Amino acid sequence: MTKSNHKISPINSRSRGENTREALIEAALEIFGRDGYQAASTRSIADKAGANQALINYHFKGKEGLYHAVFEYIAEQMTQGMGQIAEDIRKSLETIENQSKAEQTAFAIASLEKIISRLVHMMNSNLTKHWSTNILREQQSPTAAFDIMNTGPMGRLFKLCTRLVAICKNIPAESEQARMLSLLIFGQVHVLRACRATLLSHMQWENFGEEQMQFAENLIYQNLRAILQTD
Amino acid sequence: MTKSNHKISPINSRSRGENTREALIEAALEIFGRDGYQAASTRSIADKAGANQALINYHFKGKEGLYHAVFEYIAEQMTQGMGQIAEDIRKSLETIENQSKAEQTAFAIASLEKIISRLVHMMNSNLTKHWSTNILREQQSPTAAFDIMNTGPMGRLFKLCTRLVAICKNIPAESEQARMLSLLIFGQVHVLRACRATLLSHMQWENFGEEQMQFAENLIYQNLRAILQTD
DNA sequence: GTCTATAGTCGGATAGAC
DNA sequence: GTCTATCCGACTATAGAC
Repeated sequence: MTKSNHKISPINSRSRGENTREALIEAALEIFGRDGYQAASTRSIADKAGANQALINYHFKGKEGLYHAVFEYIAEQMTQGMGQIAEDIRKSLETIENQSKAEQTAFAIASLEKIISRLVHMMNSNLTKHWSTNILREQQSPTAAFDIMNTGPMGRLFKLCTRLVAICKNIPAESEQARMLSLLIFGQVHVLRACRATLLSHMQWENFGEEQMQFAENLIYQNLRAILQTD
Repeated sequence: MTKSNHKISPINSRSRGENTREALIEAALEIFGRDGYQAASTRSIADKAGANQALINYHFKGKEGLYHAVFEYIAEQMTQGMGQIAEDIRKSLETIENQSKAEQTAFAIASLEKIISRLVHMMNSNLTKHWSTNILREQQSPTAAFDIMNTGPMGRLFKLCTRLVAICKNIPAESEQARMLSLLIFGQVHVLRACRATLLSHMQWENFGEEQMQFAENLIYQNLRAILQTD
């Protein structure tokens, strides 16, 4: 089979260039995640993508451009990963405004559980395996790449959680208490991914699969109810 | 002042070599933490330490040896940082065995609060500023360096917390529930350091100083009591 | 758009004088 | 123990053919 520079048939919605571009981004996501920005070599990324090293400069203007493209990709996937969940909750919030406090609280807790469940699964799926390391690195010393996510889906999700927490605790959604509480709740989910080595060692687990995830999730639900119950 | 290879006077407890060694470790802690293992150059480490680059090979057999020395240093400092707190709690645990459940629970919660307070402050002090990034990196893909801490002070502290949690919840200290709960509680402390960029952005804070620390700490205490109360 | 080849830079390690 | 000087490998980016 000989190589050709002709455009592929219109049956394929994507041009050859777009395929290469995406292959490079997915390879970069993995290699940047595994090795860090500096340790990752454009050679190894191109190899994994099955593309030529020089194409990184052609498509992304350089290593840094590719790095930013990776975070735009993550932000996109993050939005898709949360699916309709966040949107549905936002809509429902408007319709339950004139319900009783107890009903609103019940809805808020159920919504938080849905978000937590999705987060736990997202943060441990194979698809997102390499997000965490990339994001964690940016948390420590944020570059322009961090803003791409933070002003995007991540920030919006945090605002939503804060509103839900505020409903349960009967405090304003703008209060520092509501904000910090949503962060602390997220911390319980976050530790499962960020401290994976400690988790496995401390729990004496071989891996963190569906069963282990469910176990952790249920305990987080219990904690959530304990923390948010108004008394 | 001319350089000399003679041993310095016995009034100084340390030889010239030991001073160089420690300067290199402290510089390496910072540079490895900031740049990651690979991105950190032995040249920049030597520069910051005010030492010659070739001395890294002389003292540590190479870059990797220096990296391991850094984690031994962290483990040492970690033990010192917890001070007598952990030891005191372990001792007291033996003497309160025949007290009432309520008294034991009160002691366990007070102890956990002491540990949490110390952890929050340790994880945010200038002295330990560079630990986190080094440790977080090892959590994602553990090398031999991770074992140095995990089998040391970190593992012991987790076991202690698990015992305290088990007392409150009236469950065996070997149960997965007690282990996971102590991990989830730690997650609330951990998120304050590991998600620093998100924390600042979400809270709309400029920095995370003593005042902010106290605010977060108090909320963690409240959550702790809510989570561990037996009903 | 994709390729090969290479220029230019930097980092880890070592040899050997002091 | 500490220094200078240097070797050699690996990396990013670019030039230019196809």
